[in-house]
Amino acid sequence: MESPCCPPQECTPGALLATPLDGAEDTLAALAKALGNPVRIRILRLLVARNACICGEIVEEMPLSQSTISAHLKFLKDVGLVQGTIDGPRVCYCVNPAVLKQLKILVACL
Amino acid sequence: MESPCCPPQECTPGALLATPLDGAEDTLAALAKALGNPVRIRILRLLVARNACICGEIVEEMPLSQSTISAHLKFLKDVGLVQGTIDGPRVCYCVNPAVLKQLKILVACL
DNA sequence: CTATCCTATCGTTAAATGACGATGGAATCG
DNA sequence: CGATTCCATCGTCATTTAACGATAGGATAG
Repeated sequence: MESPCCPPQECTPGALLATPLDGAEDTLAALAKALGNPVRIRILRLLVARNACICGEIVEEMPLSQSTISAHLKFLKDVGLVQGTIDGPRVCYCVNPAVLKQLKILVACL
Repeated sequence: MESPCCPPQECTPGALLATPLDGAEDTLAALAKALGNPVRIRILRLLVARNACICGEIVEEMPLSQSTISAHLKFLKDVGLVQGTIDGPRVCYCVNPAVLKQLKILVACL
C-alpha cells in the first residue's frame, strides 16, 4: 500500500529556459502569494520531501487545526501547486512538478 | 546627472549554492509575500530593467495613485528587496541585488 | 445498516491588504 | 522668504487572510 498518487518527480534543476514572461505577472503573483505563508511553505516542503502524497499526516506535523491545514491545502490546490487525489477514505496530496518548475523559472527570470 | 544610487548589478545567475535552508521558511514567506502582488512585480521589473533608480517615474508607469505606489515601495523596502536613497528633492529606488539573489536561491531550493 | 474515521465546508472573528484622497515635511527654485 | 515639487504618512473603507470550532459528507469497517 501507500502507492504514490503521483509519478516520480523528475529532477531537472537546469533547463530554466524559454519563459513566457509575457503577462506572467499575474501568474507569478498568484504563485508567490501561495508561497507567502510559512505554513504553506512547510506543507510544500513536506510534500516534496516525502516525494509522494500525504494528508492527515500534515496535520500531525503542525500545531494547527485540521480545518486550518485544509484551508491552506485548498489555497495551494487552487493555484495549482498541489494536487489532491481521493484514495479510499483519505485524500492523497502531492506537488504538481510542472507548476513548481514554472514558479522557479518565473522567479529565476526576475 | 541621473547618477545611479546603486553600484552596477553583478550578473551571476549561476552560483546558486550554499543555502541556509535552516529556519528560512519565514524569510522565504516574507519575500514571497512581497512578490505576491502584480503591481509590486511590475515595480521590481521596472527597477531591474532600468538597472538604476527611479521613483516618481514609477507612478507615471502605472494607473495607480502616488500614495498607493508609495505603499508598495514601502512594502518592498521593509522586506529588503528594494533600497531608497534620498537624491535631492526626489528619492531614488533600486533593487537590492543580494536579497533578490537570496530569494531566487530559496525558491530554487524548494 | 450503523458506527467510525477522514476531510471539506460553514460561520465567525481578528488582523492584514490594497486602494484612495488629503495632509504634512523636506528640499529646490524664484 | 515664499512657492512649488516630490514623497511619505494618516485616516478611511472594502476585501482578503488566517485561525478556530462545529458541522456535514463520503467511504470503510464491523
